[in-house]
Amino acid sequence: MEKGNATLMSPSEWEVMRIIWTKQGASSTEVIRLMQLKREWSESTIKTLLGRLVDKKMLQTIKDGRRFFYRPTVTESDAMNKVASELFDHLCNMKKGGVIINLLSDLTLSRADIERMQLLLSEKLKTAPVSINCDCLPTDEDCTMHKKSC
Amino acid sequence: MEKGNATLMSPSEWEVMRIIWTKQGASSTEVIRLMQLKREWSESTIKTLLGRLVDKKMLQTIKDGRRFFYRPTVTESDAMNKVASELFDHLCNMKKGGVIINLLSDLTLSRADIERMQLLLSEKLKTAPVSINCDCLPTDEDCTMHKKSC
DNA sequence: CGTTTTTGTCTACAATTGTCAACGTAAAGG
DNA sequence: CCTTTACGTTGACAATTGTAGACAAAAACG
Repeated sequence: MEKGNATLMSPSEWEVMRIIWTKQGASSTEVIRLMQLKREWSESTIKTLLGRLVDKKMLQTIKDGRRFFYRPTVTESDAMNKVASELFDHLCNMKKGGVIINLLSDLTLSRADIERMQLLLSEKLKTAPVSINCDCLPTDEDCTMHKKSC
Repeated sequence: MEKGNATLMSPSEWEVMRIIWTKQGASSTEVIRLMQLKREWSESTIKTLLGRLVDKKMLQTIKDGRRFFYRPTVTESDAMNKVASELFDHLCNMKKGGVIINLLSDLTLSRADIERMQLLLSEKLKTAPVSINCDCLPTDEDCTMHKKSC
């Protein structure tokens, strides 16, 4: 267990990271205290998660007396962009646009973000294709129906 | 194992679903054949995944003689929207916009999708706040720095 | 200095996931 | 009708994840 090859963060680990990202580093005590305001996790559980995050090299420890100060090795934005991109990599190409539209419609965005998106989109529109191909099947065989159904 | 309470799809299971969604249902033989064009999975592995998907009620079986025809119980779009929303639910509110911008910039979108987004965004802009609050910490304590750093 | 508290490490255990092989039975072919 | 093939079901096993108790060493407190 925990034998070396760093994997991705699990959902619980992610929760811990959010706190540390927000505080830009924290001691275990602090993480435990803040975490327990949101989740009913035992101290032990949170300590395990911290340990695993260190194993996975998502956290770096800085010794401060006998305790550690935990500091993220990746920025929150980078991590978020990465998981989001990975998720999208496994979605049908044809439908990614729809998923984003769905996300957008449920989201409250700042003016600045909206304006940035608008700029990006009008740039993209200039070279945008009329339609996108599906990439769910390895070959193009049998894809006729799919194109229709997508 | 597989003791009843249907969970979400695992990544491997998702791959299988993509094929079935695209074909709008398929026999195991067909899934196995198509899957093996993409992944080096044994027949057995794919059969296990099909079984688990049935356990999780993501697939419904229709008996066709001795064999089964597997049919999705959820649409691909619904499933995609759901995982994407779930992912976003665990991201810092303040930064969701940035993540979408990042996704958008790597994506090839159809004209139609872009136009739909543009419409949506200009609607949203009308009531958009200047800034979004962070929701990473349970209380507002200690959040001052965060607001700045987000 | 001895006791209590902190805090990191180890161990544990059930559930989930990735991967398969083996088995039994129905179907298909000869 | 008998053999081969196809296909669903079981069992299996290692790795990951969720969850937490126990322990040890250092610190703080009195």
